[in-house]
Amino acid sequence: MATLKDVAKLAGVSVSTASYSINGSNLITEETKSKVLHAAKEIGYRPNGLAKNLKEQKTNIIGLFLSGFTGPFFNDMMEGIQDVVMKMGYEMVVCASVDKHRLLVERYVDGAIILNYHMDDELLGSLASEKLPIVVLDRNFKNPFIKNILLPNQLGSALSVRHLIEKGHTRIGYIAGSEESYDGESRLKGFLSELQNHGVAFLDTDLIRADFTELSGYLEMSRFLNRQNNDLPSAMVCANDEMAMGTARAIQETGLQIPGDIALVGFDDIYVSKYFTPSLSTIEVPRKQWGTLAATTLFKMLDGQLDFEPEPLTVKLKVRNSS
Amino acid sequence: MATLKDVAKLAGVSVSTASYSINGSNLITEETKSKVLHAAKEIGYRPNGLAKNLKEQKTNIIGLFLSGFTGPFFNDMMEGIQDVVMKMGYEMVVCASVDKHRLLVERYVDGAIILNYHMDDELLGSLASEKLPIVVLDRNFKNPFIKNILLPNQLGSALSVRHLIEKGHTRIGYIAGSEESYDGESRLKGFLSELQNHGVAFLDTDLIRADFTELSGYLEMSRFLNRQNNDLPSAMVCANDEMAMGTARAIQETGLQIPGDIALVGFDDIYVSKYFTPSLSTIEVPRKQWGTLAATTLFKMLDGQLDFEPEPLTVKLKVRNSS
DNA sequence: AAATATGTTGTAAACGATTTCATTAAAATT
DNA sequence: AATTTTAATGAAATCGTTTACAACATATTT
Repeated sequence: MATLKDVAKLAGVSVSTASYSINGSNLITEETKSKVLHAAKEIGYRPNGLAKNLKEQKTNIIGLFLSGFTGPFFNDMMEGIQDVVMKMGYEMVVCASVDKHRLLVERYVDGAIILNYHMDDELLGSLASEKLPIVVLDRNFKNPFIKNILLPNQLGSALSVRHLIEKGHTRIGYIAGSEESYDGESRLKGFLSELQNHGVAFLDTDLIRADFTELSGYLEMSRFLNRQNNDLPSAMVCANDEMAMGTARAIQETGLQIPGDIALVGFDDIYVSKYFTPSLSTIEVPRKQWGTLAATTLFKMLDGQLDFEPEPLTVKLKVRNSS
Repeated sequence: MATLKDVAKLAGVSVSTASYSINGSNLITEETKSKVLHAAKEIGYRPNGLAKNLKEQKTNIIGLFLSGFTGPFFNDMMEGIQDVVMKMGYEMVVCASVDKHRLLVERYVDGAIILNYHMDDELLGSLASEKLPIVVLDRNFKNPFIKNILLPNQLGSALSVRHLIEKGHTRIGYIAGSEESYDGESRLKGFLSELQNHGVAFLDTDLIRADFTELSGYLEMSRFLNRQNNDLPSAMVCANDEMAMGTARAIQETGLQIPGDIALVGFDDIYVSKYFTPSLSTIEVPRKQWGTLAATTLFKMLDGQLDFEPEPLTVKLKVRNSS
């Protein structure tokens, strides 16, 4: 592969002159410059980013670290981040890393956005620095060089509860995700405390644990329906739309009607929710804006601004036919 | 940031000894090794990937280059690629690059998988080499260092046509995507030629051009319905599911029934299709397998095997309620 | 005891760029 | 014509690693 040295040799100049020419410095005569540029083109010179960034101690790359790519959730967020990153003249790379997190640890990136439960607080705490600011989207973790951008999960759940109570429901069940999820647990918390605010009792037996997948929602709801016989809540709130869809399937299989017999509210407003039958009432989250906010926050930190609070995100209740 | 030099100094050894120790060479005594390892831990040493890869002339990173992140299509494919890449001990980065394609051009990656119409054949041709093999998913482009993994689009369309003809349809319309899409055009081609195989005539006026989005499908179909008055095909094949959903919306708005008045078949079998009302007949494409095949192909090439044909992918007709 | 083999560590040259500083040539000033 | 100023280029250090090779110490063989 052709290097700058080769270009210089072909153009009959020194390496430094070649470098200056290619980077458009105005120290160099137009004549020399064009000599170099032509030589570069002739041998198909492409700069080596590794060498360049090693020297510059900067990669102009931002990393988005996810735990995986599946889930109907990420794409809008990625777009949001990408928009900002591109506007700032950086590159964005998306990685699904489970153990080594090499690109982050070995300093391939100038900054990182994290939505990855495989990366524990300790790791992030030890990596974050003035030179490597981090934005986390999946936990509450304070550190001078780490900022959180979190969804107002509790508010979201509260909106669902209020809506159902207004509709006259007095016994509301809940399908929770796995306990490790920060978002999941705050959604549950918001649900419970809003019930309390309204003086509505919650039966511990009406709390169903699943793991955020459609299938788990279906299976756990089926078991629940069996177990409870006909002693059922008149509404269920689900920690996400996928489980709501599974839940709906289980309910419909027993011959019960949605929302007639059991009303359903999900969370996330994923793309399918409005096409589902019945269309799903849910909490809309601003996915793309989540991404842009994360990215702008990161760039502020890269700019040396470390002492500020990112503006909060908002969620909205979408009432459809399932409630 | 602590470097190997710092570690060496603290451990009282030379840089090379430190390097060997950290990389677990068996040239070094256990005693020295542990001295170095402790020193490294003490000052929080993390290797610099740039320096390492510069020296090694190899990054162990594979790049997936997309034109963007939206579309319900990519996630499964990314998972497929990621699985393979991880198993091979590499990292995968996903980039949505529109102009500079820096990570590819400046040799951050050892290999690339491309699904990005922003990257033209000339660019890819000039980049691909023994040291940088490329797999393209969105075009037919032959080059010693570039392999294509393409969906059997024509076969897919043919399956739809056969299905509709079996159902007794004799006039079938088509909603095409934009003409720049390789997949799109081969789907159209497959559709037309299968009609011909069965001796079924196609009216040029029954060809609708949209741009793959739900909205474009809706708008163009609405115009079509207006224009044609009641002179309509009894079935439509759509180049993808999203347009099929838009088309369905347009049809239903005029009071016509699906599939009673107009039957509909899509392409892709995206996640929503089975939840849509009516559930959408479509062509299922093996998205995840597409990814794994692309990645295994790439790794074969990285292994120096350049003279082989990747096994073909298969598609399946999924008959649901729209036809 | 001398010669050789073995094991362990250090020296220094890469990798491919950027950039400081020195050098030279040409132009401007005296 | 001698000096100073300015402009253009080159030499060499640097970024943080890896690794071929040299160097040395110790253990083994004669």
